[in-house]
Amino acid sequence: MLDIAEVARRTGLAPSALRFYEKKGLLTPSGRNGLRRTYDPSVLSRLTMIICARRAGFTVAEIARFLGAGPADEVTRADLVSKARRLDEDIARLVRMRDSLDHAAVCTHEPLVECPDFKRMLAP
Amino acid sequence: MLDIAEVARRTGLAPSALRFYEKKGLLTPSGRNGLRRTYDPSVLSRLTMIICARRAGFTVAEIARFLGAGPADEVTRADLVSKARRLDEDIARLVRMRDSLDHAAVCTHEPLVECPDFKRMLAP
DNA sequence: CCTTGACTTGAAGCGCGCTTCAAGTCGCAC
DNA sequence: GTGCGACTTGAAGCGCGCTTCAAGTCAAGG
Repeated sequence: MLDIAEVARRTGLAPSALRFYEKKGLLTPSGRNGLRRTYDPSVLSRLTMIICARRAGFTVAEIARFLGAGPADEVTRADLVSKARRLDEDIARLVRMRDSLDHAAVCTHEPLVECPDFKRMLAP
Repeated sequence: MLDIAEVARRTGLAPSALRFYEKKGLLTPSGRNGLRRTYDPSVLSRLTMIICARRAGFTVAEIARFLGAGPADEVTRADLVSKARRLDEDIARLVRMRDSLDHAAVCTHEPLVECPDFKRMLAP
């Protein structure tokens, strides 16, 4: 069993963030030692997922919904798929943005912002 | 010349957002008609870039720095490149996340969250 | 037993990106 | 000329994702 400080250390999250996630339903300590939370080591991989999802732009509320998904929860499963399609769009946008920035590195255009190549890559 | 309502309509931004961006240095109205801002149509493509950058996760402050970049401003140009490399990481993360979600669509694992395939894709 | 310092709580605070509000100005159709 | 509705401003407010604070509890080492 891990205490909150240990979980914080191993995940890189602040203890306050762990309590915050718990309040939002992302996390449940497996028990208490007196008042103090104790965590099963499996919380670490759950937190790895949470951290990854957060960095991918999911809100805490979204993650809470997805983590609460039961096996036969087709609604949520459909949500995951539609999320995947939205990620396709996000990925495409990031790729265009990255290509624009890479172009910027070699572009000699006077105000860079006016470069047609640069601008063209930044359509909606 | 466009007025603020027209720019808002054409970009999908709220007039308040346009004033907000102006305050943050992303935007300058080309003039005033009395008190009222007037915009050159070129503001539209600038806003398209801004919107795209925002959606790509850039902060307003970052965009302000980049849009202020002069042609010989190598420091900022280097920043753009390092931003591009950070986008590579973001893209990789999003791709893994998307693949996980797509797997979720066909995965029959009992708590989906415990599926090894699902979890494996969500490493840092 | 007693200290001590890491934990506990709820509430308040913060930075970001805007939105909303109150109060005022004014271009323009009539 | 007059009215009105769309604009102007600065300040305050909001939702998100935490962090910080104040006050209190308590496990563990000496």
